[in-house]
Amino acid sequence: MATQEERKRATRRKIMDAAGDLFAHRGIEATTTEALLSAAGVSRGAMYHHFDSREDLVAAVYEEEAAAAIARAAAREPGGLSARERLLAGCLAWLDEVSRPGVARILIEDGPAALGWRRCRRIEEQYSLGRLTAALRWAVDTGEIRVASVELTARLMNAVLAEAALIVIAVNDQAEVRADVEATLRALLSGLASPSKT
Amino acid sequence: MATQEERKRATRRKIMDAAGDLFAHRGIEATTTEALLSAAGVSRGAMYHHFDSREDLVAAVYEEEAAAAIARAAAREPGGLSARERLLAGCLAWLDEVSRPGVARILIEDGPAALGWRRCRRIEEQYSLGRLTAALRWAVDTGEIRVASVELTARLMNAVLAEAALIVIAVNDQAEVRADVEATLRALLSGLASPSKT
DNA sequence: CGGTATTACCGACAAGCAGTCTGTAAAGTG
DNA sequence: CACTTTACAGACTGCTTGTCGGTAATACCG
Repeated sequence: MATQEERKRATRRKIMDAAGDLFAHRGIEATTTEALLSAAGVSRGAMYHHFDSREDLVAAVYEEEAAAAIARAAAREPGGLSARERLLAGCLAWLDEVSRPGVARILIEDGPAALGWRRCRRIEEQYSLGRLTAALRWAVDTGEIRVASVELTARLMNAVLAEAALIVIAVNDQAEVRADVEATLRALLSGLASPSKT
Repeated sequence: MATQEERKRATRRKIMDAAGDLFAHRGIEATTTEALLSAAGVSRGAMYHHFDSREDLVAAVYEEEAAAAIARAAAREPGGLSARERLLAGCLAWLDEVSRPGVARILIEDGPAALGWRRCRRIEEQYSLGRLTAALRWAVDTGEIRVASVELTARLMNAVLAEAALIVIAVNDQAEVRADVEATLRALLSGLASPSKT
């Protein structure tokens, strides 16, 4: 047979994959461990050997999804813009990634409900919120925008993007809303512009 | 004994009061129906006679809390300002009301997690979100601000206020953060100002 | 290579929980 | 005063998460 390391990774992967799939399609809350175990083809004992609790498994899936989304968004960001344009582009790229129903369900709808917003934020800090904070700080450092607090502004913008994603996925004509969101984000951001450099 | 109507209202009140108290202090998720029943001094049968499910009870408490918060906020709004200043003042008044730990826990932290954001939004539409939309529309009608979509902007601002409340209650020096939030809101709103009337 | 330790996994079981269901008693109705 | 309707009571059920003693496979060691 395989080494312990390989067995471990394979089993963990089976659990995470089945969980990611069920969470995205049926919702996190609605997915019982029982359903998950039979979907993954894994025993209850195996699951609790890999994860201390159901919540820890949810957190692991959440984190993986967050990392994947930010990676995809980062891969499409254009270069050679002003810091402010880059900030906006980054926000929109993330919004588009997270506007897919399965992703939104895990990262925005069910995730925070299942894990609590504190735990989600701790995870997000390393991903979307972290990138957003960095982009914002960069724009502040170049003098293009001025804010009372970078951390505060980043969290407020993050909240806006999450809400925007919920709106986009809930609506029929996504393109129209998407355009309105972009216009609104642009307007709001213009309010942060430094007086000298509008 | 009393009339049926009186008995009914009294029992319902006992349940709602106990629920509101436990939800605010221990959290919604952490409050079992068992604990609730003994705190309210009411039988399981009585509770399920008044509410179809635990979730319905949560929704009732949520709605009552939302109505109370918006009423308190509305009572302190100053008059005689421009529509834009009034919009900002309304936002801050609501933020202050909702920045009390018990209120925030029910309306922002645990409520949406327990009820799902869709159901919460449906309730909020009649309260905070409704007022915010109206204030925003008024500012648009007077020509002081311009937005791509009133509904969209209202929901994004609502999300900002909710996140701001979470930040305020989580921090030690609330006054400082509160001031930063006000400054940031003012800046963001200035981005919505009509070009003609800055 | 034989024995022991460690690790991955198994699955029956326990305990807590929301919700149900059969009663009962009090108030309303004609 | 019969009868209905309504408010409430509480034992019970089924589902769900997490546990725990046990097993089998790999890793380590002399």
